[in-house]
Amino acid sequence: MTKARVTVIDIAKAAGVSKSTVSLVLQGSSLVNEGTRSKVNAVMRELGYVYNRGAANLRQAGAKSRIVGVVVNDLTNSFFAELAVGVDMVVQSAGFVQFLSNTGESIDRQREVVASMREHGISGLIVSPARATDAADFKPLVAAGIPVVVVVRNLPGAKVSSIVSDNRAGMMSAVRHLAGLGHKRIAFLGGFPDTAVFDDRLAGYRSGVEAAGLDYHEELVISSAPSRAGGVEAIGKAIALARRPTAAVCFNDAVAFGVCDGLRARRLEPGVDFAVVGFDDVIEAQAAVPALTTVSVDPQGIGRRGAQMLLKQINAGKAEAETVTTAVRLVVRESCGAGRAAPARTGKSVKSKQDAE
Amino acid sequence: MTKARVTVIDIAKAAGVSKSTVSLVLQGSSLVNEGTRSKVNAVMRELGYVYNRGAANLRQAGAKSRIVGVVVNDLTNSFFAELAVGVDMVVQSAGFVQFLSNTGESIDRQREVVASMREHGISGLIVSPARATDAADFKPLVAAGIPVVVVVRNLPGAKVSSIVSDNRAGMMSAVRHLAGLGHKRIAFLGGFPDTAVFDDRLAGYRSGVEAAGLDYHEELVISSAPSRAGGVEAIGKAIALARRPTAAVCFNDAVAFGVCDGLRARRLEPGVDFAVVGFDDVIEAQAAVPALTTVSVDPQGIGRRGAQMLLKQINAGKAEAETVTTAVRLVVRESCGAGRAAPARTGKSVKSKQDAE
DNA sequence: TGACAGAATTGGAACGTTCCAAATACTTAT
DNA sequence: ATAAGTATTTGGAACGTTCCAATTCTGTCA
Repeated sequence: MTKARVTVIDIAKAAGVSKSTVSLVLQGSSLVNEGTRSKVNAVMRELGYVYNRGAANLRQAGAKSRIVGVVVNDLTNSFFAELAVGVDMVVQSAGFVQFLSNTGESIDRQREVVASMREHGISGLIVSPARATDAADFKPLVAAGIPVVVVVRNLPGAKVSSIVSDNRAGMMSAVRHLAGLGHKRIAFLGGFPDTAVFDDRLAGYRSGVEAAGLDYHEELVISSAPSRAGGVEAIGKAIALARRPTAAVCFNDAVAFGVCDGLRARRLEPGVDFAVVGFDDVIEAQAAVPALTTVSVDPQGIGRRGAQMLLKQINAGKAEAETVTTAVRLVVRESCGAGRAAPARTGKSVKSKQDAE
Repeated sequence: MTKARVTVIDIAKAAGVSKSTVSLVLQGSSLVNEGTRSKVNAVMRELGYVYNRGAANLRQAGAKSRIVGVVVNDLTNSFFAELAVGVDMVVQSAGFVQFLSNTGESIDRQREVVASMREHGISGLIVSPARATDAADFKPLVAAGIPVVVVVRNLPGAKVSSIVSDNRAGMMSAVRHLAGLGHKRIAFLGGFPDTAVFDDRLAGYRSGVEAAGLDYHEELVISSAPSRAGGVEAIGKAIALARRPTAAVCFNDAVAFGVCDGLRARRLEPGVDFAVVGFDDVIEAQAAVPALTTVSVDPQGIGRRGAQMLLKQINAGKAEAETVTTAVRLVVRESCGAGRAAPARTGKSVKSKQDAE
């Protein structure tokens, strides 16, 4: 086992050519003679050469490290794991590798990992920002010409590309569906008001309510942590209302599950005594009892699109900030009570590819 | 916005010192005068200097890139997502970054990403190998002095460190528990037979069956994809058996969930009409309905331990191959029917000090 | 004042690649 | 056989850092 690294010079020597030629071979240049090429390749294989991207990258002055950074706020949430997988797919097949880090919603950690990634010379960054991330945090990156794509949560004020799902339309269709089932008082439960996503979903709720010819009541909007526990809390307050709602759209699926828990604790059966609709369509949604009616947003698709967008910008060399919102669709299952109240409308619950494997 | 990179030389010039001094500051050397240090630091901040690890790494001839590679076979499985988070935690706080890739069980892809990581100069690798990985695939890495830690699935024959959970003991305790509840025909469902993990779990099942004084029947072992869909398929076959089983231990939680789905599709209630036990204790296990009785393995803990092991080897410079198997414990919930059938026996899961950390 | 010891600083020379301009090797047409 | 091409090959000179040996700066002591 030779301890020393095999370099391009070693190859050159062994193959009886110059290092420049070897370099040409490495880059698949058409300038080099077929015979030479194969000889060099043979020698490389024989000596167990491994390319040193660091060195190459140094010479090529930035731009093409073939590394993209991926930063997510909660990898244990399967939503984001899926997203990372989507990114990895396209990034990998484009010959890049992904640097993935998890911030766990900590802005400090986010700052650290982004800095670290920068030191390593990433050629682009995909990030689902931690809560309360300052848009200015990514300023230096774009100033340095490193494309940034923000996903899932947008960052108002930052001049970067972003992909978010159509929160507004999603919420609207959820409300429309419930109204169509005859519900008059529909609550909006869960979520922290200090996020852009919350604003969008709330706006969608409001539009939906008004479009259905109902009145928008402030008291029916009850925020809470976007978690199962938060859902329990929110439904508690909703039930305590003088004029209690008969249905609710929830900030996300976690909240929706909590709402179901809370209902059962009060001897109310979700989907029967009270209609519940979630948002995200996490994997558990279809297996839960009752199966959750929810707005489906394909995280892996977002990952793929984000990666494509990023690669495009990397290749273009110029970062044209563009914003796309991906379509979502309501998946009607049981928790909204559609099954019994209005059998018609049931829209084909989607076949889930996730379980296919 | 200067387009050109700010280098150590620019800093030197601006601070009126030599590049060597700047380098010293960068490394926190005690040789440099306090005044100089702070001036240099100030200038660095002012000019927006970013350290170029590639260049540094080039000079420092290998060894210390501060990158660890993490390769998992299925990131969409929250088990592995958790594992990656565990790795990230310790790796990050040690000042490393993680290169994470997903192979999706493809050996080719695995080969690609490992090669790519090597080119990027990782200083160590943590891998949960894709099915049917050849132990020889990692030979070149260790020959080059790059520590490798294999997790979750072991790689017989490879001279690398590994961390696996105690699959045998886990399955045994699951079977013992079911037998204690009075079950006589217990099936083993799911998993691909060509993996070491499968062998271990099956061996544990067999030992458990025999230890309980029951007979081992080949027909009760039904393999399938280790996924939810696979579980549905497997329980279908099990139910079709002439002498149908009354309980099943499953290859993993995904299979177990599938088994529950399949049962319900046949109007059987898991935990009531049929006992189901999983393996892994993924996050969803406790929230599911019915809550899944399963063997808990703490993937995040494995990730952390694996990372620690790797860092130790990286720092030691020498890769002493060691193997540890982490303890597991049965978590009794609802899906096994323990609640009603035989409240007694509920076993005292093995307290594992190893997981204490 | 000179010598001496630290303390602090500094100019190259690497590291392994790519790029450039220039050199050499072949063809083909004259 | 020679000029003009075309196809290949090739020595440096970068890239941004760290390391080494050597230098300059302090102060102290005789």
